[in-house]
Amino acid sequence: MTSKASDFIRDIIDADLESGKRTEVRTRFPPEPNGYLHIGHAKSICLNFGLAQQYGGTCNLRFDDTNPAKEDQEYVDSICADVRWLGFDFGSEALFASDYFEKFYEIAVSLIKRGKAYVCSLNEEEIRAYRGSLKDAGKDSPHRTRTVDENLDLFGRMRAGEFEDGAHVLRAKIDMRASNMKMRDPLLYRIRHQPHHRTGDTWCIYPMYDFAHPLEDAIEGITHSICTLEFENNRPLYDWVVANSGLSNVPEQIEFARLGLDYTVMSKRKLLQLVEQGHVSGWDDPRMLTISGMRRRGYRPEAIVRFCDLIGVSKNNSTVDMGKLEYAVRDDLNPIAPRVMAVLRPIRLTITNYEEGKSESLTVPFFPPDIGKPGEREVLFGKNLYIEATDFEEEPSKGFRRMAPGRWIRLRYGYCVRCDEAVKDEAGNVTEVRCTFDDSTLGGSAPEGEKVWGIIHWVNAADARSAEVRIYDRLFKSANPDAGGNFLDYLNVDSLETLKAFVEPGVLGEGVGPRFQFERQGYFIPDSVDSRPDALIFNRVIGLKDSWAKRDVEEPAKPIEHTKSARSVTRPKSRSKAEIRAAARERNRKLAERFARYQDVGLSEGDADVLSGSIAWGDRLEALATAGVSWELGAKWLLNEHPRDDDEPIPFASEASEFLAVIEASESRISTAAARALWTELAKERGSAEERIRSQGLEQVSDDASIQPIVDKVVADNPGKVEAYKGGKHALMGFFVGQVMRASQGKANAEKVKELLATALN
RNA sequence: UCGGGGUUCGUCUAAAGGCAGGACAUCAGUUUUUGGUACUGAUUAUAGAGGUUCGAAUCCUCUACCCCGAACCA
Repeated sequence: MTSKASDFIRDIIDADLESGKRTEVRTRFPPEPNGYLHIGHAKSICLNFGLAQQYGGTCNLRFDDTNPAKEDQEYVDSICADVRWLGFDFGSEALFASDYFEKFYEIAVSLIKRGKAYVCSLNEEEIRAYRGSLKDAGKDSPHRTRTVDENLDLFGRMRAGEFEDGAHVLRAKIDMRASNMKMRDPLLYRIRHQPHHRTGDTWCIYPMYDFAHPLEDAIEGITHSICTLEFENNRPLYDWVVANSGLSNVPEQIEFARLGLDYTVMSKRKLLQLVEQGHVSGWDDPRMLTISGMRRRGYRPEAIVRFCDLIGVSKNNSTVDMGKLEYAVRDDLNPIAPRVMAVLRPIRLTITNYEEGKSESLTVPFFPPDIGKPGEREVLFGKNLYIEATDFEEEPSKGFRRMAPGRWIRLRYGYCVRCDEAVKDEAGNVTEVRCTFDDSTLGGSAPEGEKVWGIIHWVNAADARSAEVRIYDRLFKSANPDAGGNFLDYLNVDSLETLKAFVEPGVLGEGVGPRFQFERQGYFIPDSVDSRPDALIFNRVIGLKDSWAKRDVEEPAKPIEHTKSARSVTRPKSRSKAEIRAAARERNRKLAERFARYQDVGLSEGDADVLSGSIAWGDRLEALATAGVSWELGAKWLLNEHPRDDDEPIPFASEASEFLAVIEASESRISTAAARALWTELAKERGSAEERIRSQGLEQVSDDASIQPIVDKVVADNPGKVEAYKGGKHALMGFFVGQVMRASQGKANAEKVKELLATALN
């Protein structure tokens, strides 16, 4: 069940394990019980529980129940059931943030005592106003300077219920001028006189997510706290809370991209709206991509897990093709669903030359040979059958390989019949086809000298069971219903089609099902809510791929239109780096002077711009120049190689100038790669370049005698590649060079290697 | 005083600075008593412009575009 594929999160974990930063992996899936789980949660569940399985760790199911106003036991129950149904084990029971409320409170008190939190009595609008905006710094709350005793007293009374909702809040004392607004004295506790679904009336103050979540993770010994991208801004606060909590475990928050799927909506709010406004029959409507909806629709958990496997994990903002989900579902069902016949849009087929009242029992397999599974059932064949209306065309269109007047076709597993005549109702619809059969064709042979146009399925009228069949289509017509305007405008009004069908009695057999493939149509399952033995109702799980039906229906897949969110339209545009540098020069005459001077000494305007854009960059260059390095050389190395996080420009100059002298003295002394690595190393650790080249054996080897054997070996080891190269795939030169470089531990002179390789390969 | 992320085939996702690979979708073909499955093949991508390098999707610079952040929601 666990994927072998890696992703950036697994890379981080591998590194953590390798470096000894972690010795185990503990994750958690932390839903708020305020809605039903959907396919997007499934991705997170598969990730978190999958990680635990893969690394032999644990994964907690923990409810983030810190907001009593929105939460409910109904959701807790459904979430637990859904996680279990997906096949993941969270131990004997789920955990709850509300179980830690007392601990949270203690930590809050401790924060107050250490002057790291205070009670703020501004009202909601005032708090917002004091917080500033994206472009403007906030300002300190007037209550920020309250004494510890005062804060303790107020906070105690908040808990005791002395105040109305909204009268006070507890805030962390961080920095109202932080450019990350999450750090502008975030709220930790608010007053809510509201019973909680688990703690009842015990509390009237509740912790905020940003306070509670990191503490929950720390308390539970979580190592990797995986959440979605929109929490990236919260990470510094997460780290602050953990660091100031006094808790010893320090979990690491890692963010990945939430799942986006075309032709659907994923937000809980919109899902709730669909349910409440009756656009669907409930959270478990088979058209909903909730876990419960997919379960009722007939998806198996295996298919969902497989899908999550297929889509991978990354930080890219992405929208997955619905076809991928459909593929996963079909691929899961194909090998396990027994085949039966059902006619969804029936018309009569009468075999005029078949004896009245006669019937033959045919033994037919549940699975086609390629599936290779045992099992068979009896199917009755008779004079009066039903076939699919869509399997007959009076005037067959081009490429139509089914029944038409005068054509022979085979009734699946039965005889071949020729259509003689179509009977229509007053409206002109074909209601019956009258045929002649050939009694020599049962085993598989064609009628003497005739072409058999195709094979169609059928059911015997005498013992057919009628059933309602529900055909589901995607809920939205638009690939991106979130695009703009009201998502409900994009609802697909034809997403549910109800059919009166006939199915063969085989579906009632013991020990088969519940999922079937109705041959040539799709996978079906009795509806778990509405179907009864005497009134069968089938859901279509998913249709078969149908390259005939889609020949002209399918609209050309148009790319998803991404429209800007309302927020991003109004979001202020920030200055570019270039603008910031220009502004810096305007403020600082010294920088302006450098900009002009650097261009005078021959640097390009672009290089001069960057190097005069901040004090640190210019100082580095000046120091290098003072140490005797040419402006151009200094600029080149500084710009291309210098670590961006270095904030000590001056002391590096002597190392750098020595380094540059050494490598300039003999161009082929060390390889470019080694030189680059060495520069970075010196920038960080200082030291003599000459000494390091010696001690680390970085000297480049350029003599044929040393390189030729390696070249020969690489060529000999890769005969296939050599052939491909000789065949014209010259891109493989990179592969060969890479191999030789690796074999020589990066010390071979690459130009030399290329030369020798070229000779060897031609 | 704005800050933080992101951009590789139509879609999703890989590639120690060294073969741009896989999956889905699409299109062909083979097999098939399912217009299914399976198999084979094909098409198609490094946002743009500069720079560093023997060699850049990967490092540097600039530009463009997308997403997130100003709930007493999570």
